[in-house]
Amino acid sequence: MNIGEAARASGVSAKMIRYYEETGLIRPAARTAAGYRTYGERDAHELRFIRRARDLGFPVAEIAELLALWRDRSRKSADVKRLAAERAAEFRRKIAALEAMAKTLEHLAACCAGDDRPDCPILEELTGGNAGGAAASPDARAQ
Amino acid sequence: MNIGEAARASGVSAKMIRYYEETGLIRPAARTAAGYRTYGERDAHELRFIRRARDLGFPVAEIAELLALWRDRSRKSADVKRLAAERAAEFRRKIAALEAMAKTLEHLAACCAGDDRPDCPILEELTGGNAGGAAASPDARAQ
DNA sequence: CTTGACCTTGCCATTGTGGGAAGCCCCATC
DNA sequence: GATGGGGCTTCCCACAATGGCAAGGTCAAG
Repeated sequence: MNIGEAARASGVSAKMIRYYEETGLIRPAARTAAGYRTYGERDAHELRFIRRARDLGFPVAEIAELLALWRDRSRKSADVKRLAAERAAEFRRKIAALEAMAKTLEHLAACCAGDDRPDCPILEELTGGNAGGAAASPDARAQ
Repeated sequence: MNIGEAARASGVSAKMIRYYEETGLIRPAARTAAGYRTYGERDAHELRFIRRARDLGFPVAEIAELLALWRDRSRKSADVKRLAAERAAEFRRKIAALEAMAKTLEHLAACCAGDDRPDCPILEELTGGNAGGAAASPDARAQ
């Protein structure tokens, strides 16, 4: 399998496959005489695994842990469970922060006349007041 | 006010103040003969505004819009309201995606025995199955 | 043999933030 | 007046993860 085929088979872009190789997430692929990377079914499988884990929001660093556990036939399921639970908890925290921000913004939007006049409670809040009490903590900025 | 004082007064780090200046979000500060940036109360105010908007999750590009509206005495409150509503809607979308991911992970964790044995439904799901039907769309990766 | 699709590497950009180095400046204290 | 510490300046590097582009080599079909 070429890198392009592996990309189509796994849903990971060729660019990302090279990146994952470069950063050590996956092992360097075998090469043809001409220098082309070649992949087998097992590699495609691993890439698909990575893709799914990314879709579930695992950061690459954690996927490395998951991959190690995956490769280790004698792993303890508890280790995997812990990672999944931690990730889920982190999502819950993020969700709560985003929820607070959304509520604040919706509150501000609701208070705003939304007409042609210049007075706008949104800007007034932003200017100096406490932003609705729902403003997130300093490090909770999303995006 | 020095840049350090302005930073303390606004909650925006000196580093970020320079960055905002460099990228045109704020106007270049006046300088002393020695090249030190100086800030007035108005500048600190503006920085505080930026800080709050960041805390509410506005990307910098949008803060530029908000700032322009803020500076414009004849703005229409509707314009501001629209921005707030759009941002809130975006948060709602993000929340939904994260919610789906959290649910999937919690489901997987719940199915996992979490003991010393190697069989783990989490890894099996990641390997090939449909990841719980709650997996987010390709571009919904958080973080 | 040509052509087009594919591969290679390498560099740049993104977003927002932090870290650090090298060098200059200001103020207080001795 | 000298000296020291802390603050300021600029510039470069780094992160995470991804996309894009360019120059050049390669493969396979016509």
